[in-house]
Amino acid sequence: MTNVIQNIENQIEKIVGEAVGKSVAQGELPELEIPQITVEIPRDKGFGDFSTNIAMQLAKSARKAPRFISDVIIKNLDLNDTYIEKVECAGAGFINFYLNNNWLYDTLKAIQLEGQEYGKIELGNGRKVMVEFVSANPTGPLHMGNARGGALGDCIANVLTAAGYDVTKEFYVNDAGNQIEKFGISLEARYIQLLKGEDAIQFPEDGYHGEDIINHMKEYIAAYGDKLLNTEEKERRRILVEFALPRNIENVKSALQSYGVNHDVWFSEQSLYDSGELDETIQILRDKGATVEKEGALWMKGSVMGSDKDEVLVRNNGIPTYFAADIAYHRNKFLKRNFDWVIDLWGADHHGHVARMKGAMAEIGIDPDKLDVVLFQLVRLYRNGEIARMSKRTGRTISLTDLLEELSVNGNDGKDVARFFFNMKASGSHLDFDLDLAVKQSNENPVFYVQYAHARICSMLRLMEDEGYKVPEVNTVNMVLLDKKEEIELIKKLAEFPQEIKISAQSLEPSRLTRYVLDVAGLFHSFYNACRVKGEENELVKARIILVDSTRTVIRNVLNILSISAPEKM
RNA sequence: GUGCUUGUAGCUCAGCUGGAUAGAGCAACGGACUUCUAAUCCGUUGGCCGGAGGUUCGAAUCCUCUCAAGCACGCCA
Repeated sequence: MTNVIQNIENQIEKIVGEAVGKSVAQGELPELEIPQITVEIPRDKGFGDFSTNIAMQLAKSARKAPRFISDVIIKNLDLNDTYIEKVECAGAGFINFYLNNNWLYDTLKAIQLEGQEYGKIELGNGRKVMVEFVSANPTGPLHMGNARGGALGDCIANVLTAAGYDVTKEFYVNDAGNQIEKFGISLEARYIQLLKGEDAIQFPEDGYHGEDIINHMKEYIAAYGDKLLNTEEKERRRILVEFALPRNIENVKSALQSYGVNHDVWFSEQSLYDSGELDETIQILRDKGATVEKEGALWMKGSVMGSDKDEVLVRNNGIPTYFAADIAYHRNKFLKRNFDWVIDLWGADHHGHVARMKGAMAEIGIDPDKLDVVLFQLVRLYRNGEIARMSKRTGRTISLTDLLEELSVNGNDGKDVARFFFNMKASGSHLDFDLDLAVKQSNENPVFYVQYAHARICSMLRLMEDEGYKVPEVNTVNMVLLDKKEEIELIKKLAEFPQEIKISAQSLEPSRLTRYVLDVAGLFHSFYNACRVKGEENELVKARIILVDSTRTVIRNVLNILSISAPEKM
């Protein structure tokens, strides 16, 4: 809950604002409007610990040179009760603040005090948010796109939880509509083929070709034999779907579970039909005049979606489209279940759907800004330098389960590697997943780098415990002894953690956290090579144990958010 | 054709919502294990930020144009 950096930035904003006010009052600066004061950590350490560009922003309205303005502000700064030791005007007019190390020592105290709570912030204030992700068609196993969406969505949800939101993870089960129809036809074809031979029926070109369909039917036949051969077609398909669908959903659930993904709610598309919400929603759109009837179908007017094309809501055979169901679904999310904010994760190939969805939402009276759609680029799987097919329909797909199995070599947890890899890059960037490399166990594999740092720390602390050193009560420790370059750099990085959570939550980019934890691990390894703990003078040992233990806490907290294990031994 | 996304080091990517001399990992090269885990560390080399204009104190970042790649434009989901 402590966010030292945020506190300092707020403090600097405040004293700078006051200094500007004072300068104006004393006639040193003309009357002016004070813009939002931004405080940031300069990239270059030579420019201090914090800096602000306020003087440049004021230059125009004050009609003075930026450096003159900075000098006036600096002169009027009240530095009492701050960590600030030195203030300088630099460059084009930046005001750079140099702090004494107490803010870093306070950071360590906060980490020791808060433990696994350290890093959490109150950005969300308990706001109710839904993250809907994966939502794969339950017509077959999960593919690489689902794998990326799963890792991304789960981590976004975890980040938002850490940022103080009340998060619900939801899976939308597409158990109605066209693809279920197709699922039934595919099952039926395999059923007949298994009993009467390959040539007995033509397998539909656009059916689901996966082997899992055949396996379902083998199991069905083993249990119930050929009694459906003479059953009426529609009824036969219904029975087969009823048999296979729950099994598929179970498979999806267990695959996700072994991936560390656990949805809170599995929401059935069929339930929108059953409850009448779908009809209700369509009626509302009709009443609003957002629809038009033509060619025997009901269309949503393109004009309400900012498009010149109309979209079908109800087909001429009377069956509503996926789009119609999705509108009803979002109405349910916001109006029936009162979510303040909804985040959908879709593959980038669905981007055309975003504007339509938001247009429809506005039409039924929901603020479209309450919906954020995270589009992630699809994954390309490489094996032996060649693109591996990932289409579910070719039957040669590599499923999530296959992936996890393949990555679980030499005692590694495939889940850890996969989740880390999928979250290393921003969601919008294309992801080439090189199976050969991911399976390889080497220093190219960043997840090991981080886990190794954690295991190394645990090993050190075990050893120190054997020597009679436990992690000391933080207030009994002389922190000032931590003043080596490597120590300071590491603590600064640990101090950034709450801000990293904040930015990850705001940008919906957990990839920031994988990079962050890599930085922490790197700085720790540097510290390890530059400074010793064991064998140093007693007071220094205690201080460094605090630092090492705090580093462990931060690494573990980040890995928790990513749902990646933090091994104590490697 | 229209729309969305992406172009940054040899490769894979960052760049914190417009800041100071554009960063990291890998690769390449050179070093460091009698000492808490060498799955580690230290150092060197490497850039027309796709290109051209514009906006301003200041642009990889914003605008326009342009080139290239991916995706979407169905009574599929």
